[in-house]
Amino acid sequence: MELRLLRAFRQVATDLNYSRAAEKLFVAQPALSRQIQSLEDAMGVRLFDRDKRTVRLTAAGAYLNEQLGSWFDTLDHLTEQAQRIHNGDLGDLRIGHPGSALYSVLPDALADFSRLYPGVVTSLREVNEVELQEALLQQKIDVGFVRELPQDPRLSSRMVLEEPFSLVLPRNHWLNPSTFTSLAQCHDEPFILPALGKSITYTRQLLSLFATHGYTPKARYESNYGATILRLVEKGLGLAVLPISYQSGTSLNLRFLILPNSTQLYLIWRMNDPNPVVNNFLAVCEQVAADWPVKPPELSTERDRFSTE
Amino acid sequence: MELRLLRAFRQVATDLNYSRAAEKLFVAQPALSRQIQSLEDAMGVRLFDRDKRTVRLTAAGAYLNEQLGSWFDTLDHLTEQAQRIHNGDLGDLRIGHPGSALYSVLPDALADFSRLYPGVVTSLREVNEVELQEALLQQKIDVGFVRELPQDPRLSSRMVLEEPFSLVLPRNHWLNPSTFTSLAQCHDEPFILPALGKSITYTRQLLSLFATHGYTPKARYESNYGATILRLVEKGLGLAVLPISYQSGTSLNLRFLILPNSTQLYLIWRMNDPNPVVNNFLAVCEQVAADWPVKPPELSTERDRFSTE
DNA sequence: TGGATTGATGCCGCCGGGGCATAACCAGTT
DNA sequence: AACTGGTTATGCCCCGGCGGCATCAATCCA
Repeated sequence: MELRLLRAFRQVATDLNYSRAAEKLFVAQPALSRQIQSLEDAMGVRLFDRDKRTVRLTAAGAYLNEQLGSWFDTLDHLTEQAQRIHNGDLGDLRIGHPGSALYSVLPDALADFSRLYPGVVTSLREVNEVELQEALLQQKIDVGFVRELPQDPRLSSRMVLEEPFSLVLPRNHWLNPSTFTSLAQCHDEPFILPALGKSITYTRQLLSLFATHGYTPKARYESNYGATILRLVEKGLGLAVLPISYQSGTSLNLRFLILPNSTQLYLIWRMNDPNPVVNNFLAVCEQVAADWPVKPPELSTERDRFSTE
Repeated sequence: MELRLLRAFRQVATDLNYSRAAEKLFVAQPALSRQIQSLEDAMGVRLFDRDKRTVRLTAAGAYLNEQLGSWFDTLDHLTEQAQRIHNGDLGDLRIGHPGSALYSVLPDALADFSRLYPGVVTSLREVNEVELQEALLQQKIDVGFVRELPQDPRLSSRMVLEEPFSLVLPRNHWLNPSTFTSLAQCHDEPFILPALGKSITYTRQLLSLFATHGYTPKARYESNYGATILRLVEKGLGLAVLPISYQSGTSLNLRFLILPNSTQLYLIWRMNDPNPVVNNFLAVCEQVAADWPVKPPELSTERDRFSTE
């Protein structure tokens, strides 16, 4: 049983005339005759009543003709859907991200992506930076945002965003845009630091900020969750150094002071992931990152000035 | 796109190993490789991720694999159904019949038929004898019961039942089993006769009964519907001559007196009807007719004697 | 009755699909 | 490191199934 025969059957069933059906099928009439014969033979069912002159469907043939219509339609539908999945227009995408990503490119990327690929259902999962790489390798997420370059050779990465660090402090703190000059002024201030471990690049980046001013900060609390850190700072429990993107979206009584050093946000994914949705998401992120304000300091100081008024 | 390729795809998708899948498909491994390649080419979709060592489904391939299962199942279902229709196990049958058939073989035939072919939906239609042949030719019914041999060459027929005529009269009529000898006694009685027209065989059969006794009956009323005739006889409006099968099922104040002449019940249908259900119904009717009491008179007189008590 | 049109059949050529051998590659194992 | 067993892909060749051509048998129409 082959589709060739079923298609031939349908054409004959609609035309009820071998010669004309043969034309439309681009074969000669004898070939069509034999196709129908072999189909009837394969199914064990007589499909046409033909007496040298007229062709008409048998009851079984009529039934088959009706049913085959939708059957072929579903095949077409299947191939279409498969093509959509192949192109990444359809599918699933699980994104792991630290909380900080929600304040930078992630919302814009999500907006663009869902507009370009409305058939993709994306699920967000807030993952601690240290767990994210593991979750990726365990197939629990498909892409992730991290501030840490992955070491694992099974992962690929791309830098999405480079932004300055900022010193975060309560609004009523004695340091403010007019009095602030450098981090050296915070030598005696307590800090809230990430709990990532000293081996992580991000931690080392952070600590080197202080090292250039000749001291290591006093850590009063540790946390890897930005929202938590901001809350602690707001309550006056210490200062923090965070990427500037945390500033947007917080209407708290906080002040962000730009620091000269910067940090990176990376997008990471499994190398050669067969899911085409991943590539599409990467492309969208790249686009969004390219459109992102190239020199965040200007815009950030604008915002800072505005929030100071 | 051919089913060959899709079947090959499914096998590879389940085994995730070309060599083993090729064995099960009874082809060599290179052939299978090319089948998958040409399928991917035809669909424009990469279905497997294969790197010389391992084979795994892409997202599109996984989707296709899931969906194709039920798709192939529906094809199997379609062929099965078509075969059932071909065998006449499934389908429709429209039976036309005069009222009298409901008192003879038809109920038994229906019972046997619906037991043997539970998938066939049969619809009954009570049709006047004169209209029945026309209804058959107009495709309004598929088989019919008549007491009249059809002349049309497009129709086939078979005798189902031969049974005696009977004289039908009210219970209180002066004629009864002990006084009745022959139809000659009814020379002056009014009769209710069929309105079929003189050219019809059945009418001529009926009239010849009287002709052998040297007279033509006085027709007071005419009707082609058995139930009507019986009602008129019951009310004393005249006598009637009907096939004996009308006796069963009537609990009226009627008496049936067997006559020496007999009439036939025929089954008619369109010659070479492609609907296999028709043939099956014909076979069942033949069987029922064969089992029918060969000499109805004995049984009928039994019944008559019983009803006389 | 002869021409036209229908589907079926005999015959033959061809090319697409399959088999064989082999390549290229990879993961353990010795 | 070299070997070994196993993976899929590729080159080459051959064969059988499928289609085309010519024809037949039957039917319809003029």
